Amino acid sequence: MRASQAPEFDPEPVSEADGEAVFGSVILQQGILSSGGPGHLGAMPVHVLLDGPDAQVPAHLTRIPISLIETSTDCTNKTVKGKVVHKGPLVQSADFILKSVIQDDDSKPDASSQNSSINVVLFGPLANDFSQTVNQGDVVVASGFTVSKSPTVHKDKLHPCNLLLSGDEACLYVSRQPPPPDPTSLPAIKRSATHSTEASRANKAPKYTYVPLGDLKPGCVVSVYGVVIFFKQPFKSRGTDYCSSLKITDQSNQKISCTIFCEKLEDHPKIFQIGDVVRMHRVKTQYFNNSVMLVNTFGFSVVTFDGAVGADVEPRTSSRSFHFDQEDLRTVEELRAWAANQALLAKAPIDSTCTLLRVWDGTRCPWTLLKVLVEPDVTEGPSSFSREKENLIANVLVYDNHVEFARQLQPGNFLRIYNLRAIPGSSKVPGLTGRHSQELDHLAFHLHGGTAYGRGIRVLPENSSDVQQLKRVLDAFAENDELNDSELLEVWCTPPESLDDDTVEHGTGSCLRAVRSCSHDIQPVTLCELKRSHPGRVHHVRVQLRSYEPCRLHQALKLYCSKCTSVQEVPDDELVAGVFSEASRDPGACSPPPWALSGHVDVPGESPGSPERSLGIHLSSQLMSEGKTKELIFLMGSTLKETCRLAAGYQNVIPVRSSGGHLALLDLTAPFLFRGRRRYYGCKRCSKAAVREPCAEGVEVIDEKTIAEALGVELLQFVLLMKLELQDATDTLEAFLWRDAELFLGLAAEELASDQEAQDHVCQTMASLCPSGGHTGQRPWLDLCLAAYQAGNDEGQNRTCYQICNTRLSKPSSSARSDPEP
DNA sequence: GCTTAGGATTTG
Repeated sequence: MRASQAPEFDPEPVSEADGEAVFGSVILQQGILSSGGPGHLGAMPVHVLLDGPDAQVPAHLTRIPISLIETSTDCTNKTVKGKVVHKGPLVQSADFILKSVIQDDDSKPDASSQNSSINVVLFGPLANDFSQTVNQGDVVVASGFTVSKSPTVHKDKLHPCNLLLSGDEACLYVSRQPPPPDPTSLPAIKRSATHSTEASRANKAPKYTYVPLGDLKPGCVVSVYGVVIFFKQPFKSRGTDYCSSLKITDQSNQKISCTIFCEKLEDHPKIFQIGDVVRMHRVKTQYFNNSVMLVNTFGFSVVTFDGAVGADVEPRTSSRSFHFDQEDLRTVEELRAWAANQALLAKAPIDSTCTLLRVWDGTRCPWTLLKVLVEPDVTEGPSSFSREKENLIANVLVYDNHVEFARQLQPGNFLRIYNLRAIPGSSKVPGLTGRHSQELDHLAFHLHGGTAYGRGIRVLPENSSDVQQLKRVLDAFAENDELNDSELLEVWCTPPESLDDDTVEHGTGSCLRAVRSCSHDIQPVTLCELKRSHPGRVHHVRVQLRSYEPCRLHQALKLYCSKCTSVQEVPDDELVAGVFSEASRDPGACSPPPWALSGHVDVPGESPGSPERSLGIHLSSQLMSEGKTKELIFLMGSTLKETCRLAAGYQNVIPVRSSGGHLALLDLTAPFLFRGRRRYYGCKRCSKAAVREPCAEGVEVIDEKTIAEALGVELLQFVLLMKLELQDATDTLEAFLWRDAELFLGLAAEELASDQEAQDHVCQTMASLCPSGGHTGQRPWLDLCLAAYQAGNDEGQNRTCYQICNTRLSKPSSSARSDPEP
C-alpha cells in the first residue's frame, strides 16, 4: 500500500461501509432487511422507493395519529407514522432490544408535545436492523405493533403509551431525505474527512456481499469470509510495507492464497492460529500460478475471529468501527461448524531465537528440559527459580529476525510461538550450557530465523480465551504450592535492553465486583470441573456473565407462595383491570357485615368532562371509633385506575364486590390490597378468603400481614428469578438467581415491583455485568458461591441445577472507578 | 512511485 493513498480517502470508512449510496426507503421486518440497489442482496427482495414511505405502505392499513393512541387501541391494520427524534443504543441480552422515540411530524408546535412523541421499543432482528439502517431524522411508518403503558411516562414526559414492535407481524417502513448536494462535488466515496462518520455512513448501504471462494473470478474487488489454513506473521517486504501471507478456505473447499500489504502492523490480520475465521473487505482477485489469489486493495479492512465452535465472536481488528450483524454472526458460526469437521485444520503453536525466552505453558514436559545458563546480570526478570520451577521452565532460543521481536517482550507476556523446533541433546547453544553426558537427551527449543511455515511469535491479548485458560492452570499451580511464585511465566531477554512500555491489552474491567459472604473454605473450581462433580455441594467459581434471562427485567419479578411453594407471574395491568371491571358488573344489592359502616366516596371521572362517580365504601366501625378514618377502606365497584387513585389517600384499600348479596373479595388474580404504590397478592390455592374486620387492637400499624391474616389470605411474596449464563475459560453454565437474588442485587423484590428507581438500578447493574455489545474483556470477573442440587422436572426426571448464593455485588472501595459507558 | 510476495525449514 502506498503511503500517499490516505488523503484520498475518508480515514474512517476505509474500515467499513462500501457500496453505492442509497437514498430512499427501506423496509424492516423481523429477520429481513431489505435495502440497497441492484446487485446488492442476492436472494433478498429489494425495496427502494424515492417518494417516501407512504407509497410502500399497503393500502388496507390506516394511520392513527400518535396523540390518539391508547392502550385500548385496536392495532389491527393500523399504522403509526413519525419522525425518529431519538435512537437509543442496540441492547443485547437474550435478544436485541432498541428503544427509539418518534414524533408526529404533522403536529403543530403548540400542540401538546407530550402526546405527539412516543417511545417505540423494537425487539429481535428488527432492533438490530433498525440500529444499522435507521437514523435520527428518518420518517418511519410502523405496523404490526402493540400498545402498552409506558413505564417511563413520569420520567420522560412522553406519550403515556409505548409502541412495541416484535414478532413476525411487526414491520417498519423507513424513508430518508436525500442529503444536500455534496459541496466538494466529489463522488460519495471520496467525501472529505470533515464529514462525520455518521453522516457518510448514513448514505451508504449497510450490507456487504461476500463472495464464496469457489466463485472468485480474476480482476474483481470483492469481500470474502474464510477459515485460515495457513498464515505467516507480517514481515518486512523489500518495498514500503509489511507483508502477510495467508491461505483461506471455505465450504467450497477452494484454497485461496492471500497477500496483504500494509505499512502498519496493526492493519494486518490478527491471526493467532490455524482455524481462525477472517473476513476481508476490498481485496482484489489476481491470477497467479494457475489459480486465483487475493491481494488487498484500497479501503481494505480485515477482522479475525476465533475459529472454535462455541467461542465468543470477538472481533480482532484495528478498525475503529465496523459493521457486524446477525448475518455475519451466522456466517462466522457456519464457518466454524464447517471447519470443525475438516481434518485439514490443526492447532500447531510453536516458537524461539538467540535471545533466550524462558516460558511455561502449565504442563510438565515428559522430557528433561535443557538448562541454559546465563549471567544473572543480563537477565530481565528473576535470574533463577526454585529447582521445582526450573524443571518446568522451557528455555527457548530465538534467532535472527525474531530477536528484534523478542526484544519487545516483557516478563509476564503470554505468547504463542509458531513452528518451534524441539531437539534433544543439543549441546551447541549459546551461553554456558551443561555439556555433561546426562544432558544429551535434554530437550532444547529453537525458533530458527525466517518465516517459513509461519515461523514467528505472537503476543496474545489478556482477554483471549487461551490466555484465560492458561491463567487458570497457572493459578491452580500457585495454589497447590508447587509453584508459589506469582511470576510463573518468565521471559528473559539477553542482553538486557530497555523495553518499550508496550503491554498487552487488558480488559477494561467494571465498577462492580461480587463478594462472597459464605464461610465455605473451598478453592475455586473451573466450570468444567464443577460440571463433572456430584450435586449436593457448594462451589466457588470465578466467572463472567455471558448472558441473562429474562432480558425484560420486570419479567424477573414473580410471586411466590411460601406455603405451597408455587411461583407465578405478576399479572399485568390489563389483566387486573379486567378483574376489576368484571367485579363491578354485578351491582346487586348487598348487605354489609354488621361491623361495617357504609358510605360513598366521590371520584372524578376518568376523562375530562365525564361525570363524577360515586363509589361505595365500607369502613371498620372499630377503627372509626378510634378516629382512624384513613387507615382502611373496603372499596366497591371501582376500576383499577380509581383504586390506585384512592390508594394515595388511604393507607389500606381493599377492593371488594357484591357476591350473592354479601361482600366478597375480588378474584385473587387481582391484588387484594393496595398500600400506596404497593400491591399485595394472595395465593389462590392456599387462601380461604372472606371479608372480615381486621383486629387492630394493640396493632401499631395495620400492614399487609395484619390484613392478610384477617382476610384469610395467604400472602404472596415478591421474588426475583433470573437465569444467568456464566462462563470461564473452560465452559459455560446456567445458574439461577433465586434464593439469594435480593442479596445479590442489593434490593428487595417488593421494592422492584413498585419503584422505577429500583428497576433502573437493576438494569444498570445487569448492564455493567454484561454490557450490551461489549466484549468479554469488558465484563467483570465475579467470585461466586454456587450451590449444585438435584431438581425434578415435569417428567419426573432429576437434573442438576445451580444457584448463586451467599454472594452480593458491590462497588470496589477504591475510588478509581472507571465508567467507560458511552 | 502503484512495488513489495507469490508458504515449503535441514539449522545456531
